[in-house]
Amino acid sequence: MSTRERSQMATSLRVACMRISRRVRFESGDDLAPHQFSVLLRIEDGAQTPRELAEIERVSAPSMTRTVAALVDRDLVLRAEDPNDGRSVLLSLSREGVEMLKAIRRRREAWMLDRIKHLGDDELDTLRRATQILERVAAE
Amino acid sequence: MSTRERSQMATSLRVACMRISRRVRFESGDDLAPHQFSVLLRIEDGAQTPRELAEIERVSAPSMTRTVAALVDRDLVLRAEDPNDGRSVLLSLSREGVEMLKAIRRRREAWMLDRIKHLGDDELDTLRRATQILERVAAE
DNA sequence: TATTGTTATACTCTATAACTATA
DNA sequence: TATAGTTATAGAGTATAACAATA
Repeated sequence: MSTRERSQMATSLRVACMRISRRVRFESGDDLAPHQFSVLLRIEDGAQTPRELAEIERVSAPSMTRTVAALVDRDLVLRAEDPNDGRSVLLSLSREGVEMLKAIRRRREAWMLDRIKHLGDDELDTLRRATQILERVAAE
Repeated sequence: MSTRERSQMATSLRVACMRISRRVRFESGDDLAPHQFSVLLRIEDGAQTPRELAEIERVSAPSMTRTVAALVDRDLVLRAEDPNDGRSVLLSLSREGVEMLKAIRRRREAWMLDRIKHLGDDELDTLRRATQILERVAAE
């Protein structure tokens, strides 16, 4: 494949990914703001303290204090004192938080499934192989 | 392909697209906020009035007033009175606005090209065909 | 002293309500 | 009256600076 073709492909692929991503977000009817969803995912993924979350999400400590407070207010996240360090708080998902993540994922999956359900096996196979490549590319 | 497989594919593909999209935005070093970039694209695409832009972007009229004002302040967008309707203003991209869009696209393309440059022809071909499918899917 | 987290304050983007000017 | 756009004001999100409590 020529350099010119690669370049065009890079743009088309990028634009297609961004369109899909945008529509998933807009049309799945999430009832959680993007930054809140993201923090919930981080906690699910093992992050425990506001400090950690602020670093991962690259926001300031006071911003994370607010975001976490909002999630605790909505009973999606639990706060506990750290028995080993009186300065720290330990965060975890509540049952409601786990359910919220499940519900959002369910809606997003449904949206995407609806888009690909009428494709033929050939096209699905192409998408499957492309997905594996994209996963590698995005992880680098 | 079974329903179960399709469902898993839908999720993997969605997540891969969102990751790519997120990294493109974060790592291309845009010097324009996302909502400003989006409005610039809409004007390039033919939108002329704040009213139109507010509807397309689904924000309130006052919000669009501010966004447009910021773009005009930065000399990226030109305002003109509508000769046929004294209430309206007509917006267009300035030369700087056109350049800004070009620069952002150039950086985003470079980022994506950098990710796919080491792939083999087989993989690139898979991505090319997947891109065509995704474009159709995203357009529906 | 260094670190964790919060409070104080300010700036930006969002919204709704009220206003001006024009159709 | 209805429409295009702005201004006024308030509610979230962001930030930095200053503070408390603990290590």
